[in-house]
Amino acid sequence: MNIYDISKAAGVSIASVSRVINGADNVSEKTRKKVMDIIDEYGYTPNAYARGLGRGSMKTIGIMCSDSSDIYLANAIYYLETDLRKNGYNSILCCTGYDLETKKASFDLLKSRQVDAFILAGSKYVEKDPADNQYIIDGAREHPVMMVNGCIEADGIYSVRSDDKGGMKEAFTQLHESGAKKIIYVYSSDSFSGEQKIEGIRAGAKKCGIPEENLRIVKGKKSYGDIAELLEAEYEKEAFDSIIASSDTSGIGAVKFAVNHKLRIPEDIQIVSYNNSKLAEASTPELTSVDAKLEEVCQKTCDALMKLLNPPLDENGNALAVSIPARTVVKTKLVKRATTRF
Amino acid sequence: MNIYDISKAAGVSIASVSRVINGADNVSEKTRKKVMDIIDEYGYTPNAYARGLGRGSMKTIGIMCSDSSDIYLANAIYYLETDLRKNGYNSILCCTGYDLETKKASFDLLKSRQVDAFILAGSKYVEKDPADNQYIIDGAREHPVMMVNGCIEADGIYSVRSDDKGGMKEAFTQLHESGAKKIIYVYSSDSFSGEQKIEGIRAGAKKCGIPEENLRIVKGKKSYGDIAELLEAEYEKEAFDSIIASSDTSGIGAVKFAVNHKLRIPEDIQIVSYNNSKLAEASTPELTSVDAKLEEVCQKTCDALMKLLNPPLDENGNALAVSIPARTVVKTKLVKRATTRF
DNA sequence: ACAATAAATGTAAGCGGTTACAGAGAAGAA
DNA sequence: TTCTTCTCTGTAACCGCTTACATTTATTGT
Repeated sequence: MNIYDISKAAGVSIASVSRVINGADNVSEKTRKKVMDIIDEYGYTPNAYARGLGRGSMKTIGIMCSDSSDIYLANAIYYLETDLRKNGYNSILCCTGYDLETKKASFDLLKSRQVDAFILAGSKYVEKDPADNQYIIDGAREHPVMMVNGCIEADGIYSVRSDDKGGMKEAFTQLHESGAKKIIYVYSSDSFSGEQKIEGIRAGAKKCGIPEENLRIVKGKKSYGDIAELLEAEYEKEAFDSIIASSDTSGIGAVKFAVNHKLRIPEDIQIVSYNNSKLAEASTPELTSVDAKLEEVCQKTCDALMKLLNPPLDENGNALAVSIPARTVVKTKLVKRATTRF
Repeated sequence: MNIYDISKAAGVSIASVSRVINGADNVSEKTRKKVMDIIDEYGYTPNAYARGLGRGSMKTIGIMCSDSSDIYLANAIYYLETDLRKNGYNSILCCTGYDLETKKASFDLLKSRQVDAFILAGSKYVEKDPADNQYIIDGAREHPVMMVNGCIEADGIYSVRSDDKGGMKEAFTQLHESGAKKIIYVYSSDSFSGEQKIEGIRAGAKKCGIPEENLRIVKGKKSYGDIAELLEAEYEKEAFDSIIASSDTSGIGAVKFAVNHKLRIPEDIQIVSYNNSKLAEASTPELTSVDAKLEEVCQKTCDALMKLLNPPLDENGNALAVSIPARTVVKTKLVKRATTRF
């Protein structure tokens, strides 16, 4: 069932059918009705590829993420997909894993799908070796690239992220003000935002007058159990009275450590985690967590993208140049729950 | 940069370029090299739409799910997407929400994208009113529809799901054998698998010789807090000594109720949840949970789909008819942790 | 009633590939 | 050398749509 079949059945030209399905205003009511009746009768759905070929845009955004089952990314995908669809855009999702070659392959695949833009969700897309980011920089010459919580400096690459540095600084400061003397920071992944968070911890320490050498920053693996064990080992070395975790997942590991160790929360030990995902509330006791404002980040990402992709037109119908900020930083918010005394 | 540009630059015809990029074997080494060199130099990526138009299949599967941020669905999406991509297929994701009209619109959208098949992830796609499933049944006449944890009886619709009934029956039985006298079942969503689970509870009760009227089955909202409150209210009415929850989310609500109420887990109250997602381990204490074997379910879904889409060929190159089971049921496994005495 | 103008419709040329088919060249056989 | 056969390459039609432009039909004013 294609446009020819419909045009034949309706007794009009394919151009008229095209006009009807695209809601053009220069079609007579009679024609529109004839065509719509036939379409309803046969249940015709226009072929999006042919459409895209014909008009040069598929109204499709390519979303890359490392692992859609990660709760943070799962939320991001949901917000992005929903928001884009509201704007008439579809999304193609690629879960790339963490391997550079797979990421590149996915990027190519999305290119072949003629996506109008890329969204790289999560900060895993900034490689330590700048040369490894080249494929993104090259891609950005053809299509806008939006980085959610990542940041690469290049033309056509836009970044919207939460203020991880500020968020961590606030967490540290609050903890310190509530009487914490010995704070340990646990994290589990190196990435762009991972670095920002550490900077935030450092900034907090500085503000609180805590010397660099007294700062304890430890790296563990991703699972609850591993984080709990790591903290156990660290506690053996030297006790601490507060834990800041780089994610809610790590925060839960911290809770498990405290419970195993029979430390009372928050009397003996305070815990602050990051992201304020559903996990923070799932924990018992519920985690005090820095809300990374993911929904807002995603929404601003879409807004900016829509502006880029659908620039306002001048009186002659020419696209006006739009300028959107290369970086947008969204303020975080500390959400107080049961694992802290403040 | 299109196939004409490449053919011009390489000094060959577009047919030769096409052959090279498709790995045809009837191209001379010389030609292949010329073309590949040009492609590498200019970084050409074939337009997938034009390709799909030309050959009638886009090697794309449409995945529908209600809400990708749901931890269960997020995992399903990850497994499906990864598995499909391994088989050379891409996926387009639609988060449809729970509204029938949106679901239909998404289905149409995927049709317009010429997907080779549909995967409906999650059991929300089976409506109570059979007439409302018609759009799926109609769609299945053109393309295979795989339902992950749902089941509609019709040609072209295949279902792979976990044995929710059996899983719940086992949970009930085990709880009963470990001394539970008063078991309450909490759930939070009506759906195909929701019904299966209740049937399982009933079957368990029957097996244990518990009369229908002593069965307590209550429905709550989705959030941890709501489930906890609901249980609180029920406990006021009449105490119970065990909780079975329809999901890990509800299980966490149950834990919160128990902790708030100062009931010791598992001495005073036992809890079994369902899915065995990361949430089960995130809980403190960790939840005993029925593993729904989601990964296996997804993998079997992809396997079946690949068989359907790429049937074996006979000596004349004609597709042989393949028959795959209309329903596949995957056995669940009770994973014992800290919220039960067994 | 008729020209001038506006509105509706149709024609045909792309969009970027695939592929059946024909044609050219090279290699082998007689 | 000439005819066959086989391998490689190119031409052109097609996939299903959009859209600029040409053409037809309807509307308006005088």
